[in-house]
Amino acid sequence: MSNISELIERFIIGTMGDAESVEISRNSLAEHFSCAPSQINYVLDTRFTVDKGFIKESRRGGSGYIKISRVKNNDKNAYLSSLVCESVGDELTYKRLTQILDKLVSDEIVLPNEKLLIETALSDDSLEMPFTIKDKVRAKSFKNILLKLMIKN
Amino acid sequence: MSNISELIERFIIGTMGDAESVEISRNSLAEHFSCAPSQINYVLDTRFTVDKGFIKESRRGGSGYIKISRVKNNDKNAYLSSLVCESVGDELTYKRLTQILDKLVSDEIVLPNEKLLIETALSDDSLEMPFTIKDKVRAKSFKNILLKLMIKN
DNA sequence: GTATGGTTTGACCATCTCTGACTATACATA
DNA sequence: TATGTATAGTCAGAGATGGTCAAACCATAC
Repeated sequence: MSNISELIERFIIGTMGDAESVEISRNSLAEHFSCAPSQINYVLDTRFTVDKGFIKESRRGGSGYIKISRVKNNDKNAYLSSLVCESVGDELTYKRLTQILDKLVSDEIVLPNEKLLIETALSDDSLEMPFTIKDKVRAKSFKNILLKLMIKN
Repeated sequence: MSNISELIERFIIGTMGDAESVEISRNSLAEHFSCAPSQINYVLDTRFTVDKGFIKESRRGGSGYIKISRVKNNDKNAYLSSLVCESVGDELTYKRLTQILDKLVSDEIVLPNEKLLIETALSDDSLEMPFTIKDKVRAKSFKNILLKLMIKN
């Protein structure tokens, strides 16, 4: 099977090589593969996800770009990675969040101050919305934070 | 990534160095970068904002000028308080959030790592919901964070 | 051959940059 | 004081990106 999406995926990974990040131009890539620009978004959304260890940033307008970063492979990241997949999942209650953060602080991966700020940002009070959505948003957000912690080293 | 606006921004910051203020001539700068004079205004409006800690003064006519100064804040809590009321308000875009955080970092109220985490927690990607709600949630959450920062001392 | 789910596309949206026409103000000088 | 010159300011619009979403398309399992 070699649909365009896989080709684009391989191309991006190839371009990335051993680097930690790569910058692409959505339109150029689309032109290179003779596909709709939104196809690039599809590939990014389905293959370069947080769960797979990727973080994306982008900017529109003149000289806009899409930057894709990934995490390195080391023990600490493997640990954080397992948290992303197993402990956090698709929903995360506030209580569970604080438990995980306590562990991260005692492991000296997160500073007490940072823990405070994360807890505040993702508290029930901060996330003003229905309960189920809250847990989903908290999960997504916290997974992004864990990813960021992985990239930081 | 090297549009004129960024070059001009860097040029001004470079010219400023460690000084508290710098004076430029709109027309000369425009000529130096071979762009429309109004481009200078665009750069000033988008990059040298109050949220980023800059204040501008200017004068038209013969030997006119534009003076750009950095603001210093002495009373930390008063400053944070004004942020809560004036800069954040009921809705907060991601871009505005990063601008405020940049200022807080340069004022050494927030550490670079903390900025990263807050940005990540409150990114559009983390907050998976319709746009207007996003900005509302981000505002509420960030105001909570600012309050926490006030209490911390 | 039908159902299911991943893939692809296109129409429309959001955002950032850049320009030019027009406006406002300060100064110099007649 | 009146007028011309030298500035800077404003704003609408064009151009250049990337984002979203729903519908069409297609491959596979049953």
